[in-house]
Parts: sequence; structure tokens; C-alpha cells
Amino acid sequence: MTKFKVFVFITAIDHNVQENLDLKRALTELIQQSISVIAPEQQATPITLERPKQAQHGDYACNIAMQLAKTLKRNPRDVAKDLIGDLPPSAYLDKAEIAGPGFINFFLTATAKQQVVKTILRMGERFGRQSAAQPEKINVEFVSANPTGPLHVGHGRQAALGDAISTLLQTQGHEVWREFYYNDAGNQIANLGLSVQVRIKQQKGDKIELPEDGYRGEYIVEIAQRYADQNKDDRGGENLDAITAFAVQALRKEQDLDLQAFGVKFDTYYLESSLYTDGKVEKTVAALQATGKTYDQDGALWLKTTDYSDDKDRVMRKSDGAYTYFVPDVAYHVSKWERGFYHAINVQGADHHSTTTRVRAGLQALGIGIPLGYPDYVLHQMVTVMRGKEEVKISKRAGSYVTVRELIDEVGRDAVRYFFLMRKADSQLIFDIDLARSQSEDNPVYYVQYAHARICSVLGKWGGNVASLAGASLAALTSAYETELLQTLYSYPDIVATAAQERAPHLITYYLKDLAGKLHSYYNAEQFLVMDDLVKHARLALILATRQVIRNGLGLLGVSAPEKM
RNA sequence: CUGCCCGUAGCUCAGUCGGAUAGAGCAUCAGCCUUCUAAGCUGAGGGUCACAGGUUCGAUUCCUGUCGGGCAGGCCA
Repeated sequence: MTKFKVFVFITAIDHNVQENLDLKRALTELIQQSISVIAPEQQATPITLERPKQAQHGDYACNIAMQLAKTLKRNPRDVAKDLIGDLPPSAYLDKAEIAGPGFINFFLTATAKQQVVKTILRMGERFGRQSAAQPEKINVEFVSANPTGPLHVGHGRQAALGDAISTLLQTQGHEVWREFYYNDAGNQIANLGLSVQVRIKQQKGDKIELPEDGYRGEYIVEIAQRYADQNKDDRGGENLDAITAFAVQALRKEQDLDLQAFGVKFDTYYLESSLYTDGKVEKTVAALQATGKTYDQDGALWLKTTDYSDDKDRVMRKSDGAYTYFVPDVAYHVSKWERGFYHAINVQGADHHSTTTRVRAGLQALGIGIPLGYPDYVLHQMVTVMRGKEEVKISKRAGSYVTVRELIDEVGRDAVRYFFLMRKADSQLIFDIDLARSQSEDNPVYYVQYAHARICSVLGKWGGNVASLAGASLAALTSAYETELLQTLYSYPDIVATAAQERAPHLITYYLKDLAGKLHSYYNAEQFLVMDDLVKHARLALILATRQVIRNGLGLLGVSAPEKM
């Protein structure tokens, strides 16, 4: 590569930095240039830049010299020295240092770091969002409760997770559909109908008991009461079909209200029962039989799931003629595929993980182009509910559990959402109700919201035109507090992208706590409303940008950003 | 017994595609409000990253085993 070409390239890089603020990529390209000079045959070596934990290690650190040292059979520090020596100059790179065993630490210029404020103020709520190189149409299925009772804490975790994951995928330019699958067919529904029927009969004086596995919740009694009140022609509770339909209807309405209170909106409600009425189940069974992967035994129809790494074959159709639950599940996922969702994400409790093998086995057996690993499961661990030191055993049938509505009523929607999203999905979550209630003031969500409210308060006190701050000179932002805040702001889009990629909304909660903490420290260390207009406007622009990012981040989690607290 | 997830500070949890001195909140202790919201800030103490091996320049991170916890392993969902 000639020097002339290098020069042109650098100019392009600096231009890129100014326009897109892609400092990380620009640095990567600088390093690549340097490698092409000192070791042209190693140009393909992947370069990773990481953010050092300590400020003295610069803004970015790179271990490329250690990687190259291995193949070049040279001392890593010597390689690092050469790399730095051949680094093209850039207006945004202050200096590069060798450290430790051979790390190269990069220090950006103040101007480069300050640039992020202008970017944020220009992009507003779009900051952190990007268009996808290959936009996908993604179906995210979550909650999917049976309409046999109100939503409980486990569903709450799922609702918070599914909604946030959906939003995160949208920030990366994908088209996302939130889908709720109602298991409104099968045994559990029959059981629900019977339970309500028994309560109706008990209310009119019949001496009968609930079936062993009947639903015992208080809400069953209420539904029975309402059914009797509204169906004068069936006071005796003889019409089981009508009772079942009534109960399902009532519970679906309750669940809708729960979701509404939680602020979750679905694009599609898909009814399991529709798979039977429109023949999709029969069609799927026929298709599976046609593949030769099924067989009859003991009066039942089996699927050879062992051909797809299951440990035993599974029954599709019981000897009584009814299908087991995974058959409609397979039909359902075929329908997702047919509706054009070539990417489906299922958010479910880890207690369902055995079904993943079966559903995938069914889909693979059908061989209709559905790839291995479809759908993509996000399994979250169970929520353990505690009241103080005592565990509340969640049993819908026994009627002892904590509903989403109760949680929202006790600690508020924002706190509940944030609490559920603070932990990564695959760790067990302990929800201590007493703690959540008594210490709701200590919930981290308030810490973040408070930072937002504080900024609003300062800007209000200032009273100037917020829009004018977009043009403020930022040269005054050089203190350690300001630098750290700038760096944190700058990393936001990366964090969002990672969170979307990993389906890990908890990364956002940790980021926000960090950002809010930097703001609080800054607030306590410096006065914003100072005499010097240049300094004042620079600082106000910085906190305005911070407010924007807090707002954007909370928005991803479905949590509000109050202006006053 | 088999499969999946987990084991990090007193408690609740981050971090881990292998990197520099392992982090935060709560709790404990000591400070900061005549100044933009103290739901805040500053500082201190607190660790054998369950345990034992292996892989290599380097392991909390990867592999194997052991121990401990959770969830599954129905012609239930």
C-alpha cells in the first residue's frame, strides 16, 4: 500500500468519525493500517478493542500485539512498539501506549469524546437505534398462559422479558411481532370447566367436592357466581360447554387487564383451539405420518423423536383419541413459518425445556425447510416468591400464588418491570414481596429515574431554550467527571446492540445504573448553572444528552422517565 | 439414575467468545444539605470467583471429575 493511499484512507476515517461517531471502528481501521505495514501477511487477524476497566489504561485497549506475537514468534511488547510506530496519525487519536504484557492502550482526544453530545442531541430518541444490514421479520412469543387463572409472578417475568427483548430487536432494525398463544384447548381447560361447574353446584347447595386436580383459587368461586347470575336458564350448572366457554372468556379478559396494567401490547393472540377448528392439527398429523416417522403401538400414535436426539419416543395421539400437547404446538410453529416468520423466539419458563426437543423434532421430521434450532428458545429460570423468610409455593391448582396485578398494585409498574429485568433470564430470581414492598424506595429504578428528574429540574431552573444547546461549544468538557460521562454515553449504542444480540435486557439495567451514577457524581461535584456562559452551555448540553439516553434506555425496558419525583 | 441451568463479598446479583489490581446494590462503619431535588454524593471494611485436576505466556472465564441447589425426564400442560 502506498503512502498516498494511506493518507486518503485516514481522511476518510476522520470524516467517518465526525459523521457517525464510530470511534471504535475508526480505531480498528487505524490498527489494520499499521498491521499491513509491519506484518502484511497477518492482515486478516481479527482486531478486538475493549474498554479497559481502569481509566489509566486509556479509552480502548487492544491485545492484537499479543496475538500477533504468537505467529510472528516475537516479543509482544516489541510488536506493540512497531504497531504504534506505524499507526497513521488521526485528529481523534491523542496517543497510544504499550502496557503490561503487550496491550496497546489508546487515548482519544477530548474533541473526539465530546462529539457524542452533538450526535445524541441531533438523533434524539433514535440514538441507540440502527437499521439492520438484513432486516428480519421476527415473531416473539411470550406469556402464553393458559386461560385458567390470573397471571402470576412467573408470567410477569416473562412479560417483562418478552416485551423488552422485542423492543431491543426493533432497535436493531427488525420487524417484530409480539404474539400470545392461548392454550385454550385440552385437559386443563376441561378441568377448568369442571371446577367452575362444581362451584356453581355447591353454591346452590349440592354436596359435591372439587375433583382431585381441580382449580381451587378463589377466582373460580367468583366466576361461578357470575355465571349463575348471568345465565338464569342454567341455574343448575348443567351446560358444561357453556360454563367452560364462560370461564375462558372471563379469564382471558382478566389476563388482558393484567397485561394492560403492565403496559404490554400484543400484535397477535393465537388460539390453540383454532388449530383444531381450521384443521391444522389434523393436517400436521397427516404430514407427520406421511414422513414415516410415526408408528402405532398400544393403541396410540407415536413420533420417533429419538431420531432427533430425544431420549425416548413420544405419544402424539393417545389411545383415547386425544392429541398430546406437543402436536398442536408443532402445528402452531408450522403456522409461524407459513406466516413468514423465519425467525421465531419463544420466551418460556425453564420448566418447559423438555418440550423444546419435541417441538423441534416434529418440525424437523416435517422437513419443510424449517432449520434446526427453530424456534429459538429463551428459557428463563423459575421465580421463587418469598414473604420474608418463607417461600410461597406457587400452585395454581391450590390457588396459592401471587398475581402480577398484586405486584403492580403494591410496588408499581415501573419497579416491577425493572426488578424482573435486572437479572439475566437464566438465573433463578427470588422475589421477596415484603422486601419489594417495604424497600420500594430503594429499588434501583428510582435511582435511575431520579437522575432523569434531576436533570429536568436543572434545565427548568435554567429556563433557556433547550434546542439551542445543540449548537453549544463543548470544549469546556474536560474534567474527569465529564470525561467519564462522555465515555458512558458513547458506549450506549454498543450496549443496546449487544443486549439485542444476546437477548439480555439486564445489560440495559446495569448500564442505566452506571450512567445514573455518573450523573449523580457529576451533579454533586460541579455546579451546572455557573456565570461563564461557555461552561454553562457545555455542561447543560452534556446533561441534556444524558437525559436523552436515560429516557431512551428506560423506554427500552418499558419504564417511564418522570420529570419530577 | 439421565439431560439442561446455576454455584462470585454477610445478603441479592453483574462480569466470563481466556487478559492488567474480580465489580455494584443492600447491610455495617465514618463523613457531606445557608448553593441547580440528600430517592443523592465521598470514603472504609468485607473474596480460596464451590472443590480438585487439565489445556497455555496467562483460567473466575475453556475441558474433565466431585460436591451443593433448581428444573425436567407422563398416553399432564
